[in-house]
Amino acid sequence: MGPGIGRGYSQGMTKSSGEPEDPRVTRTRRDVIRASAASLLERGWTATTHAEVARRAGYSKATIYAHWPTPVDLMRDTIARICEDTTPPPMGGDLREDLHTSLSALAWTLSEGRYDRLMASVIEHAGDDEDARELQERLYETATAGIRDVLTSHLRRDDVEPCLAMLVGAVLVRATYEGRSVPPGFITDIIDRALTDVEHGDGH
Amino acid sequence: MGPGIGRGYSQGMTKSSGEPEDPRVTRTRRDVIRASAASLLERGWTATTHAEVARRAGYSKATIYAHWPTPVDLMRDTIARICEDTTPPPMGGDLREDLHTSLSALAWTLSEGRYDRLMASVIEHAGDDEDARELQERLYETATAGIRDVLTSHLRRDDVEPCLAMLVGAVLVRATYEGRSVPPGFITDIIDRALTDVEHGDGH
DNA sequence: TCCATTATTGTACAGGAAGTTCAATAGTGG
DNA sequence: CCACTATTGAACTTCCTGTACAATAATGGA
Repeated sequence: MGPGIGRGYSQGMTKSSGEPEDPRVTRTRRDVIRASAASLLERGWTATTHAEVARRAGYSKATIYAHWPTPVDLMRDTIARICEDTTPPPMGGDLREDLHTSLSALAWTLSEGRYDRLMASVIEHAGDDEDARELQERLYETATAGIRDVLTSHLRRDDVEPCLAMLVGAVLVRATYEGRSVPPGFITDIIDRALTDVEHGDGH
Repeated sequence: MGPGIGRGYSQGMTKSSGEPEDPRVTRTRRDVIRASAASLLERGWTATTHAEVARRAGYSKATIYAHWPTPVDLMRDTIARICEDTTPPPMGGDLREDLHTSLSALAWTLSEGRYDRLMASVIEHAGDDEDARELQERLYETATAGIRDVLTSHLRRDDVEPCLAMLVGAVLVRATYEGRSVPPGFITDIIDRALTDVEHGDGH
């Protein structure tokens, strides 16, 4: 079930009407989720326990449990926060250019942003936990949304899926599985290969 | 450090000369690694503890610790075993056909063979553990060796890396990250796209 | 200012798993 | 048959999770 303090403030909640707005709750949630996100990115899901987050955030363990009864509750809000912080880079409208921008952003998010470890954590947990599967989807969606948008607005419908898989996959393999850097030349290369026989001059 | 019973039988060890060959050791190691591999594939690294493996294999916890003092020791042999059991499918020599075969094998290994969860487990641990990084490399190498071989023997040198990343990546994205099935049509599709402007008629 | 309400805290506790130790047992090779 | 060694079961320490509760502190409203 959901959190137990502050009466329902799931991510979709607009603080409309007379929502009780205790500044203690706001402050606590902000501090804790910040600490939890840091821990999740640095050390993975397994290491990010209630106790560890409490230690980092400087709050009592009991407080964390009061807000987020189960690990998944905590992870849900933490990952939501991480996703919100992941802002897509600005697009100019040129297919190749925008693809290069968004794929570079993905590469950065994976290696510097530590999404590689994070995704791995979530995938491991998604094996047992139905809820974790939602989080996996959300993370994947967030990390690749920009690239999908670019492809969708420039390519034929049938070309989007395989091109997306190949481009995202190539970066993923290189950054996460091979643990190598993703130089600009590599990105240019895979874009050229993926777009052969696929482009058609519309735009929008 | 390494195991503590049987005096050094790391994977590279040939049982040459007068190696002490206690059948108890052989039997124990076989049973335990088998159970450990099953647990690792079913439930991931974190759940595959000494205690859990002992339970599964029907041996005492103390025995497991005697053979593999640390979790990494156990995982090293377990993953070695899993890699040995991963046999590449037979190749005929035709580029497209062999690629389809080996990519299908990868897709199967990921979903049915539970390599998706396994790789994720190892990647998560590789963040902290230097030794786990070796295991990650070995697993990735094993899962993709067949595909790399096919590409190497048919493509120009510079084409191998990006093509491999795109093909493996596309399957990986589809099977592991999107959690969808990988139908034959998808594989044919990505092969066609990856090979455009790349083939050149030698072979061997 | 005071008060009722509620979030937070410190502590204490049960439960379980990790990892270690050791004397007793049982299988092995000679 | 014997010396040797792998295996066992059990007890034990330690650590962490998850929960409970009374005491404290901060808040919003009168």
